[in-house]
Parts: sequence; C-alpha cells; structure tokens
Amino acid sequence: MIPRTAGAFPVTVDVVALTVRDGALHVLLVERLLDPFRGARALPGGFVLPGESLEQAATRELAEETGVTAPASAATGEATRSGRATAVGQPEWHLEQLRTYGPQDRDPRGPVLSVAYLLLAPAFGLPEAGGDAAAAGWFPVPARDLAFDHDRILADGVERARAKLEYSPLATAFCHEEFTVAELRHVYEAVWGTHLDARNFHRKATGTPGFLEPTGHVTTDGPGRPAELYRLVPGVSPTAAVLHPPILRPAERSA
Amino acid sequence: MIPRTAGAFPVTVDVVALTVRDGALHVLLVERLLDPFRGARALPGGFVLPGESLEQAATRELAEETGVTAPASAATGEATRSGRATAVGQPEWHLEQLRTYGPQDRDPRGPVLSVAYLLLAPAFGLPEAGGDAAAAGWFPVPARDLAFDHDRILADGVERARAKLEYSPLATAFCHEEFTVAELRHVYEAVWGTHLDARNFHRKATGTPGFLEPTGHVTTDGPGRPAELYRLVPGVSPTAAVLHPPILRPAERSA
DNA sequence: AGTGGATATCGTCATTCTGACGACAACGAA
DNA sequence: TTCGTTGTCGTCAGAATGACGATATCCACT
Repeated sequence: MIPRTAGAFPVTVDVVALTVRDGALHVLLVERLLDPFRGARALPGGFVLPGESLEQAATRELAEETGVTAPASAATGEATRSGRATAVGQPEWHLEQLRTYGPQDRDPRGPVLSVAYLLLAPAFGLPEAGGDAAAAGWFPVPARDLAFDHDRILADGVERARAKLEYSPLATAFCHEEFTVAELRHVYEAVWGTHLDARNFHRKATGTPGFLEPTGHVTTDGPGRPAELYRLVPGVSPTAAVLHPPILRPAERSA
Repeated sequence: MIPRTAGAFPVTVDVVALTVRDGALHVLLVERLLDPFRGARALPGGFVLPGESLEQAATRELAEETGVTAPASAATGEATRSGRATAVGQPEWHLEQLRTYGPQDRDPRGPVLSVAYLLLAPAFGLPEAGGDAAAAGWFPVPARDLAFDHDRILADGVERARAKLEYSPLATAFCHEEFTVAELRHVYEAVWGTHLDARNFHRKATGTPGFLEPTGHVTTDGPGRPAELYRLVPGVSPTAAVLHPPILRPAERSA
C-alpha cells in the first residue's frame, strides 16, 4: 500500500541538552567512539529503533550515552533500559522537539534523517564516566567543531531557547521546583548573555500574571538577605503558556 | 556502518498551506483518491523520494496534488517535475518547517514519519481541477475530520502562525510584495480572529523599526482615500527577524 | 458642481509599562 | 557594632498603549 517508489530512511534523534552552570550556558556533549567522526565531540543521539517513538529514542540515547535518565514524571512509555542510577540532583527536565534535518548531505554514510530535541534542565552532576557514558560532559556554549551538522543544530537549539525565554515561562525549566527570583534572573542573563537590573526584573517577574507563585519558603544559606522561594504557577506548561507582556531582551530594544 | 538494529522509516511531508481569503483564514486541502482515508480531506503531501530534500518533496507534492507551483525565487534546487502552469497571481510564498510527527500510531499502514511544513501565501486562485489536482480547494479554518492526524497538524500550524505574527514580520507573507497598512491589518484580524483599531495599528505598524518601508506608490482603486503602499524592509527575513516591541493579541491582555 | 459615504492618516489624552536608580530590609562576617 | 552582601520596595521621567476625535482624499450619486 505504501508506494514502492517511496524511500525508507534511517532516522536518528539528537539531543541539545542545555543547562546553566556557573552563570553560563552549557551543552551536554559526548565524544564519539565510532566512525564517522570518531573522536569528535557530538550531541548525544543515535538511531531510532523499530517500534520506538521519537521521544523514547531521545531519552534512551541520552541514558545510554551520558547516563542521564529521565525523571519519573517525564519518562514516556517504557522504562529506560539503562540500569544506571539517576543523575545526582536532577529532579525534572523539559524536553521539546526542535526541528528535523533533511536526509541529504549530512551523514557520510548516506541519507539520514535527524530529528533534534531540545532539553532544558537545572544544573546537575553527570554520573561517573564509564560504560555507555563515554566522556560525556558539559561544555560552554558556543561549542565548535562538532560532528555532522551538530554545530548548526546546537545553534538552532540555543536560538530557540533564547527566543522562548521572552514569551514563555521556559526559563523555569532551568530551575528546580522552588527557586528564587535571583536564580531565575541568572538564567535569563546566562542564556541571553546580558545583564538585567535586579529590581526591575523582580518587579516584572513577580508582577506577571500566570508566571510565579510564592511558596512561603525562604532561602537559608548564603550571604545577604534571605530570598523568598517561588514556583511556576501549577498547571502552566513551560512551553505553551504565553507571558503577556513578554520579557524582552534589552539589547534588541535598540534594533 | 549503520547498525542493523536501526529502523528505516517511510517519510512523508505534509503541507499546511494557509492564506487569507474574504477576511478569513483558509487552508489548502485535497480529497484523497487512495486508501487509507479514501474520500477524506487531507493536507497535501506524500512520500519523500530517494535523493530528495524535505523541502523539495514538499513543493513537489504540492505541485502534484494541487497544481500550485513555487515561485522562481522560492524554488529550491531542481525544477518541479510538474508541467502545470503556475497558479494565477501567485508571486511568492513563505515555507518553513513546522514539526515532525512520530512514526507510531498515525498511519494504519504502519510506522510512518511525517515532516509537516507551514506555507503562507497571499490569496491566489487554484488551477482548474483535473489531472493530479483532484479536488484541491481552500477551506475555512478550522477544518474538521481530516485524514490521519492532520487535524492536529493543522491546529499546530495555525497556532504557529498566530504566535509568529506577534513577534515577527510573518504577516507580510500573506500579502503581495506591495501592500497597504489596511491589508496587513486584515491579515492580523483574520489570523487572530480579533478586531484591531485601524488608527492604532497604523501607528504601530509604520512606527516599528525594521518592519515596513514606504514604496512611494499609492492604491488607485476602491472607495475611500487612496492608501500608501508599503513593502517589508528589504533584507528582513519574515521568520527570523524580531519585532520590538511585539504586536500583541488584544484578547490575551486580559489573561 | 456639490454632497455624502467610505477609507486613510494624523493627533490628543489618560493610563500603563519600562528603565534607571534611590532607599531600606535582613542576613553573615569581621 | 559595623560593614559588606543580597533581596525587596519606591520613585520618577520617558515611552508605549488603547480609546477615540478630527481631517484628508477618493468614488458614487444627484
């Protein structure tokens, strides 16, 4: 019933996993153990297996190559096959499809379709290297000279994240469930590479309806006055919901 | 070199072609001539052939199923194989990838990957039905009971278009090269389903830097005072560029 | 020619939002 | 107690917004 002239293509998933560490945006990269591009750094990813969904393949490859396993709430369908322990302090993440890169001229082995995913997570430590997790690590963005067309995929992922911070609550995906306004501001500053006025940001973030909700808790450690803890308003999707008015990147005001 | 466990999937492209006709948003649909879903309406689309890029497949399927051919400037790579004449008065369009729909549970024939594209164009007449162009036509959005998961793909495409109008010059993709401020406003009103104040919209549209550029021409037909003609500032991509501040949907102000 | 309808464009004004920045609050360290 | 640090609230001028009046310039009709 499917026409014989139709092509059948190998399909890979590649994951652009971003986090904010030490005030800067980082991406999760692995060192390739096999040709092509052996020894080069690349986005974690691999071939979709028969019967899998794209999201299942993305989480499976992430687990196999980096040891990072999905939190229970984000796991879709079957349990991951990796028996590795969950990464330290990694309670939740946000996974969304980025875009698909055409079958031609991107893999020396022939036509391969790649569906890229964007994963945003709070900073967490990686499991000890070894086993499947060969030389996985966080690298500052921008990273260069990645395998395949991963330079472009990474750039697309970073640009998606930058744009979405403006008009969605996606920045909270980089924070743990409870966070301070300053932590949220550091996310914006790291992703955009700009400086934001702490007082105006506080007013804007706490004043935007449908964004932040105080938990009643306060921080206890660190210097200075303790900060109130907030969470994303329950029921609000980090992707779909829209911030009105948006939080605009300051640099673009002069464009 | 590609692992034997990797699956190979048939890949289709589906095109959500939107335009504004008679003040309302319309989508280009075809009637399926073959099973599955024979007789049902569906988005134009079909299988990617070996050697094709995704965009090539999208424009080819569009030409085969609806007779609509790409303008010269938008044609990517090889010429379309359809010898059909170009659609009446259809000078340019905007084509961008929407998203990819996973291989499972969306085609009764088995796992099929579908890469959806979003096409925005000024209103234009369709070629006479016949040949490949079987019962292609414009239908008001929302359309219901489409084949496969095309209801969802259409909804995703419409939502993408609605969101992008706010912070990008994408609305100009629904207009011809030269257009009036009122025509541009009608696009926003049709896509968003809202009413916009003509005077405030004029001030906002003409006052936003990097958006509109007067051509010096004026309209000559129709009742009322002739309107000045504008074009999108040359060099500005309808997708990538960002409007600051954005043009926000009025209904959401109360959210 | 004159009038009226229709559409385009400009102007006004109160309200809200934004960016810059001062002031104070609440902690730990010296 | 004093000081440095960080968080939170206020103030104020300028910009942006929404509502809407006023004027410009066409066509159709008398």
